[in-house]
Amino acid sequence: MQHTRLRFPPSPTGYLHIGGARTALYNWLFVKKTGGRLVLRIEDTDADRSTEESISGIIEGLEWLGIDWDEGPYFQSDFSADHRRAAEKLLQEGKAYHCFCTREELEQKREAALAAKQNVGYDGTCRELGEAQVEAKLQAGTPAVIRFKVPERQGKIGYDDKVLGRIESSYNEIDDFVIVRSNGSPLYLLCNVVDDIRDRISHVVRGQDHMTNTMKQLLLYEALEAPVPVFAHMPLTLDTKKAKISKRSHGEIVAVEFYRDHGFLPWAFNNFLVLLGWSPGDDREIFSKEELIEAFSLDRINKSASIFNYRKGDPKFFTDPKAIAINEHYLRTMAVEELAPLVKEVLIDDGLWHNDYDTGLRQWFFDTIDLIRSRFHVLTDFASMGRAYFSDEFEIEEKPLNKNLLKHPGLKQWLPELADDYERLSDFSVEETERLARACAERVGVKPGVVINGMRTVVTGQLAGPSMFDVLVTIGQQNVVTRLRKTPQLFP
RNA sequence: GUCCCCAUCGUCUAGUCAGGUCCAGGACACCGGCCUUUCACGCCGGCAACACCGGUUCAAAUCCGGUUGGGGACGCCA
Repeated sequence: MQHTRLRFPPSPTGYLHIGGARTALYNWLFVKKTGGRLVLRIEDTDADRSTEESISGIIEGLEWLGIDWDEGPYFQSDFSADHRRAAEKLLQEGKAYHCFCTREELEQKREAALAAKQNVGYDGTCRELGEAQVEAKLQAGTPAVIRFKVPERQGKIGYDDKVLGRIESSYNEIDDFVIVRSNGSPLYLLCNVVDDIRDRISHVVRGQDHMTNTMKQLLLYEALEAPVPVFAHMPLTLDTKKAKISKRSHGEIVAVEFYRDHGFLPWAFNNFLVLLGWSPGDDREIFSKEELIEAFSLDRINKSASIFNYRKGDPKFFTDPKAIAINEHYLRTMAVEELAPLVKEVLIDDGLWHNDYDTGLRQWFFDTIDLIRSRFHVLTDFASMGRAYFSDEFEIEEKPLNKNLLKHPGLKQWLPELADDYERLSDFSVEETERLARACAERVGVKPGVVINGMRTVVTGQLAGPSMFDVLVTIGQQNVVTRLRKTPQLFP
């Protein structure tokens, strides 16, 4: 096979959402798999809607995901001369024509057709205009768009889709479509093809919502006498109500940056995304980058749409449970050395970072991460639920406060007493701290759990956590003593 | 209204092309148990699906037809 060349062509009219990210990922995987090249092309021909902010957001999103490209970013607007030249060529060769129908006329016809339950679509009014008529209107300065003239042929046009198989459509089902606006600027259908030809794109991997565009673009490739790339149409991602996910109706929950800001691991998110419409054919679900590239193939992409299982207002899952599960899996199984830099960023953001964690306390930092990570879902949990490990200023949660502390008024005395015992300890170890805690419980006549969980509340502010004595040793003798002595302050 | 695509547990899916090994496998979620000072992790177990109707066949989740359902497109957006 010749070198594969693929492209990711976002339109910069909003943030990078999960549908776009998944498209980018599939393109990227296929490129890596085949040793090809990925082109990033910003399709900014809609000047009214394109923004700088969106461009940088999309690029940041791709960078966060680790989806890199080999060429670009190219900007479609830089190639408008190419697009115009192509349109001119089609006009010259009689493969396109000027259309003088106004927006208003078209809109009226469209609505009338819809109302009468008739077929909507361009009726070809200007298709057969005589040369003289056209010339006259043009001379008079009548605004005109350029429409592609769909060949009058019997039969069907089609292509072999890599995921869907043979796809065909009758020529007469395809309307003459606009390729250049009346203000002279070329439109998507044309630009996209001209750019793909120039960029020598070999495979077009995009959503199934482009299937009708593909039929039209096939005609453009033919008219422009260029080889047709391989097409692969990916299934769409729908919401739980089976509507196409979009920025407009779903907001930040479908934005890639939301997942970055909520403590997702970039690769875990890719791993989740790839499974939305693709599987390796066996039971594997967790892949390293290398494994996924090796396993990926276009023909194992699903045909049917998948649902992004986000349930608004769900108290337990703030996004698709599977996405969280995959993130958790990585969070607790990846090498601590790889996780630590990501935790560091989160701690820095929350003002909890100490430079010692990179030097003298490096091993302590690693051990602490390892100790607490099995209960966490996302990176930001290290700064919230894990706050007491990195700072003396943390909140005592209400539930453990009531259940594990206030319910046992004796703890007001017992815990400071235990603090005294701990302070005298020359060997502040798991074994010794446990021995003294149990002795304390026995002395005052309560179950060890009362003392232990009371201590957990005071020392970590949390209802649950790792083995308490591991926690004590991790947090350190002096801090533990200080925190235990503050116990009375927590009682009303 | 027209055209196109799709259809297996609640969700992501394996199995469909080459029909039998599938009274349908895995994962997430959920439920139960073990572990335990708590909560997790981990481990064990459970619940749960071939949309429907016909046809072909000794045999259909798998092939064919239809029905229903869902999605997409039909823009001087991309």
